[in-house]
Amino acid sequence: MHAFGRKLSHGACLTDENHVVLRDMLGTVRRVEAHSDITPEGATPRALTVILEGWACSYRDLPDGKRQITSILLPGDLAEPFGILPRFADRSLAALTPVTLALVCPDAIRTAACTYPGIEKALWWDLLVASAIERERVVSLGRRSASERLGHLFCELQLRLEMVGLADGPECDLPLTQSELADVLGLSSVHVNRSLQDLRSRGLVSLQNRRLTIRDLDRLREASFFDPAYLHTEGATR
Amino acid sequence: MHAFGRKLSHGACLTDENHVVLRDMLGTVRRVEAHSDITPEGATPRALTVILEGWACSYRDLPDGKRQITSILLPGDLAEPFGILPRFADRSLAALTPVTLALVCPDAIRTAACTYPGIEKALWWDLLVASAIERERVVSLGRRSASERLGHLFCELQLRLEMVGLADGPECDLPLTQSELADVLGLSSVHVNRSLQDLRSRGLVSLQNRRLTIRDLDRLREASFFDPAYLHTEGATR
DNA sequence: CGGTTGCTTGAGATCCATCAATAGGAGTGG
DNA sequence: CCACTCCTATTGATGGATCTCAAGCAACCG
Repeated sequence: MHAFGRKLSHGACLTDENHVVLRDMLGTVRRVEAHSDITPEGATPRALTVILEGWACSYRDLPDGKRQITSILLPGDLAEPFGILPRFADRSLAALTPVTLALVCPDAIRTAACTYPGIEKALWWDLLVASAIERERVVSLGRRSASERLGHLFCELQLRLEMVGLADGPECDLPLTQSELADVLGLSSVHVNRSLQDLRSRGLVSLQNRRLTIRDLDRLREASFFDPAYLHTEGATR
Repeated sequence: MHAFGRKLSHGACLTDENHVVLRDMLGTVRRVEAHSDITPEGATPRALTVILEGWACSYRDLPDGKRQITSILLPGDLAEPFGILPRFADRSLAALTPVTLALVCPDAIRTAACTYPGIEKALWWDLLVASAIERERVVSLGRRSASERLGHLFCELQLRLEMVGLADGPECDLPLTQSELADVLGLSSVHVNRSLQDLRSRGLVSLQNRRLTIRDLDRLREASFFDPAYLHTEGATR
């Protein structure tokens, strides 16, 4: 099964027919190289984007050269709300690794939603989760220390990957450089490095070769004020 | 006309009939005192909330006593996405001033959306704007200095108020205390005070008696990296 | 009036950014 | 297999932005 269906099945009980409809909905499939732009800011979007494989992100470049990554997109994620297309993109979309994505026509998705209540419910659930993740990012950036932000992000990514079958228990891929992590967390890359050493030295995580291992999930969650409830799943891996 | 209809009319061309439908959709109307909770975190929501008058906010209290306001709600704003109710509230809702709000049943709103394409389009537009505002907050918290954050917030609020007819040109109400501003911007109230003095001393704004006056809109927008495009309107007041 | 709340100011501490240098891999071409 | 380059990770030193603590002041209110 593709990641999109797997993700949505957390939000509603989907029948086999639902899954077929979801698969058939996907339009053009594109492959994008690592570190290349998918949609530039200001472009007029023609379709919705679903990530099928690989990691992507949406970000904003600021006039003074800084950059803020506003969301990390994993397999199964929709890059924007499913209802309508914005008149122009107010953020850029880029691949962090090689990415496979599908373009979906909003009309197709809305038709499917109107026809199959399970699909509609799942899509709305997905939208609520995406907005909860973004809200949680606001809380992190506003009120959490560097180490807490980093730990919280690790917890979030591990759980999101687990939801689409891409985590191996407490272990998962984490293909971001420290400088990219910095752009997610609103920090400098130097300070990400030091925060990471802090988490490592406390025995909470290890990270090498683009692979994250959470050594003590309970303590990491506690230290980072991570409450899995906001992702509206069961919190998995205990 | 009530603020909800006025706000939505920026997102689509609404007929008189549409406006009547929107008005009739509003269910129970409640009045809430300033500084009291509307919905506590964790509660099971029974209906969507529309702000009709006054200022409200959604926020998260953290275990260490800190607080982060995740969004400011003005007249006409929906407190959550219109499609479905979440299983539980993952943030609290509070009144910042005396507030009049209406509860709306999601079924009523969805029926209206299915029947009237203009209403559907307007509701989706509203959702896109809300998510753009939240994304912009992430950018502010992650990458902008204290004075920039404050100036950016002033620009945002002035423009949002203007959209619902509540700004008097470059002047508008701003009923938040400095400590509440701090909780929006991820700063301490002391530093909000100093940043405000910075903006004042540069002749950009004045703020007294809960009233904000933007003295030089162009320069404030430039100094705060504020680009009105993300609100998907015409940028108003030039 | 006295109490409360919000604003303002000063001083010192802390967190994090910046700058700069070094070290470790991965790939590349010879 | 070696020399070279590039990119990322790491470390140290310094400075700046912001926080915390603490005190004083003004406005409002019963």
